[in-house]
Amino acid sequence: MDGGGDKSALASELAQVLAMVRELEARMDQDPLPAAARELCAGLASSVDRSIRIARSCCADLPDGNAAAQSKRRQGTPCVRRQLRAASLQDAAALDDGLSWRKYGQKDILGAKYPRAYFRCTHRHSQGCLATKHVQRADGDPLLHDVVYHGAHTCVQAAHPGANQLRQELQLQHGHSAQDKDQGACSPLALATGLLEPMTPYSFASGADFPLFSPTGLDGQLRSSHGAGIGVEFETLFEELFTNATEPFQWDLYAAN
DNA sequence: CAAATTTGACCCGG
DNA sequence: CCGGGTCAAATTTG
Repeated sequence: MDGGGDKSALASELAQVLAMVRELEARMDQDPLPAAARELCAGLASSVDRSIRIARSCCADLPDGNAAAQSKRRQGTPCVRRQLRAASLQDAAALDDGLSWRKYGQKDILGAKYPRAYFRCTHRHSQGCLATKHVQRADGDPLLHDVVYHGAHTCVQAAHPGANQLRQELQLQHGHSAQDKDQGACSPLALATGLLEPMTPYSFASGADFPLFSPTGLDGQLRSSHGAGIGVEFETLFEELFTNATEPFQWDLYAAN
């Protein structure tokens, strides 16, 4: 909580929200509801979510499930955190990254409204693949899902198209030749990002070498085979990266949309 | 019948 | 002791 949030961050985040709401309001009158409006909604959702986090991180008395997870970091396990937002309610259940996961547990998280589900790679035993992911609905927006991946997929699975991109993203971590580690537990990764001020919602790392996209390109990204469009927006990257220059294995990627 | 999910118990670090 | 993460037996699903 040292870095995290302060009131000015919260204030500017909220100001941002307000601005977006106003703009959205204006666009609502237009006949063809522009894609930009949809985009604004996405921006709003993530901004609100961020605001909540900030508020929680600076007010100890507020319950917080997510911030707890945020401040907690596992050693030696690369982890990618991102927020996925299903395009619609019915797609929420279909959040599918194309990889095959098997649920192995579910827990109620302190202060969080919804339980967190735990998945491991289906081929853990057959191929010793240690990839894991946790999924939790963000309280507040039923369409927003907090997905945390850790471990890299070392298995070869018959993946459909969408999977490959994700695989690449997740494995992109080993910056140079490092595939030799059998455990796959951690892959040295290139810090693929520029750091952003927590309160500059729409700025993106100019030098981001991530195969992601621009905030405005909500469209052709990570598309599940179910036809659900899942936009991922590369967004905020917090304190830890600064304070942890000594630990190249540790990164928290924060993406939302 | 095999594979996946559910769910409470168990484990472990803080 | 508490809370998050995992295990594994029972149950469901295909």
